[in-house]
Amino acid sequence: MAYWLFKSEPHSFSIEDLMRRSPEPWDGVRNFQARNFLRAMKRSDLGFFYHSSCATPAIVGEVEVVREHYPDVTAWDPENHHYDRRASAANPIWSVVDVAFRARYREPVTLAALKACPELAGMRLLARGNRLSVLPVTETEWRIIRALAHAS
DNA sequence: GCCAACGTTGGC
DNA sequence: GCCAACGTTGGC
Repeated sequence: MAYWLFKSEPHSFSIEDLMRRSPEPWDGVRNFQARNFLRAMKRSDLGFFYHSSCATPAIVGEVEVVREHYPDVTAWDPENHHYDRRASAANPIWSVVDVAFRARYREPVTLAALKACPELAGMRLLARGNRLSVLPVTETEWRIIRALAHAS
């Protein structure tokens, strides 16, 4: 069992969107490192859902990986914002997993709260210059953050 | 809107 | 293979 963090800008795809329609493919990832994390995910792995580029960046809930990686067809669609002309059925390049909604925190665990927690100092999300939209989370981090979420 | 950090591209 | 230019991300 592994743990992950999925980043999304809520104005484009929020946890409320996932609540309305779940499971959904986590598509549009166009960074090789993030893609490799998608490919490493196993069915029943759990993840945090993080809202970025918004008024209060925060972990807002939890998701579960319900289908392991398969080709991201949005990369082949010229109409799609994430179109990649190098990608095709023969050479998919990019991958998705399906994620299902699992929980929405009554009180999100804000980025400020994460930074304020000394035990989370080593978290990849908090690393300088981090921009990956899919990140691994350690089991310890998972437990600490869950405790923060349930304490509020 | 600003700016730092990073990945990618393309000329050489 | 180097590296400058550029585009993107994301917090503030």
